[in-house]
Amino acid sequence: MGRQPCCEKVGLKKGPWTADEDQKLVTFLLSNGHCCWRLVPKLAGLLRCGKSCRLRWTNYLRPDLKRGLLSEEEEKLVIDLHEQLGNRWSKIAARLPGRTDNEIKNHWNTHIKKKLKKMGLDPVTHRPVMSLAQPDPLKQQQQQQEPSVSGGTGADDKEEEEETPTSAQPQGVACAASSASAVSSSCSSSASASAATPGADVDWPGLFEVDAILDIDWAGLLSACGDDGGCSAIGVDMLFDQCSDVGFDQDVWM
DNA sequence: AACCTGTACAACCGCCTAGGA
DNA sequence: ATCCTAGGCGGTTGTACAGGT
Repeated sequence: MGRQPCCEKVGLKKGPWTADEDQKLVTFLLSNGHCCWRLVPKLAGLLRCGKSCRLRWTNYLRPDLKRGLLSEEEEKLVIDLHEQLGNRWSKIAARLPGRTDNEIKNHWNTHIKKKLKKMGLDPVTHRPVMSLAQPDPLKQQQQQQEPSVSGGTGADDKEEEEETPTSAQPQGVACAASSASAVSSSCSSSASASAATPGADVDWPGLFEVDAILDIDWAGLLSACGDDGGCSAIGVDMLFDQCSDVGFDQDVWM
């Protein structure tokens, strides 16, 4: 039996994205938006799975993304939100404009966890670690029985041995910090730290605001595409024609 | 200079959920 | 009410790079 793959994986490319692929995806999405991720790779002329395209876009190519390390304020906010929400990275990311769940998750695992440990705090419970003293069994039991702030979804299952959010916090970070991140959607990604992959070195044209990403002519594209794999017949040139409608300059990418 | 180890982060995988047929 | 599909989420893995020996 087994699950059906999200898309037919035969002949699909995996691994790091090339600058060329990034360009194709960005060009396509900026001019057409995304109606259905499964069709995006076909229409954009990419040998990728739709899921992969979505991930690449949301985690890396979106023009409203901030790049670079999290600021101190953002970090504090993440810690605070993690205390309240647990490993609900998407919820946490929603409170930090321009940041992605993946980015925050990575930052948490590589930086914040260590920082908290250095501070003598358990990164899971946010409580001081009592490594020397024997934990009081009674207290432990009480802690485990404390109601979890975050409902009872999958994340909690795993965290039952590691997470018991409480309100007693050493860092005393105020949620008000979130106001510091009232970033407009026109936040330029090029203004922030340079990115690791080639595609991110691209300077975004000024018009790139998230709101500008509209479904410009999906009906047309879809009808041109038909039901089957004929989608790949749509050339990039056609897409660039679409792009010019929204003021997108092909030369930026070529 | 070459090799080894640790770190950071991009990308993938599998599961869950919402929404439509 | 049930099934199916697409999108979304969180955990994990893979890989490139930096620093140390």
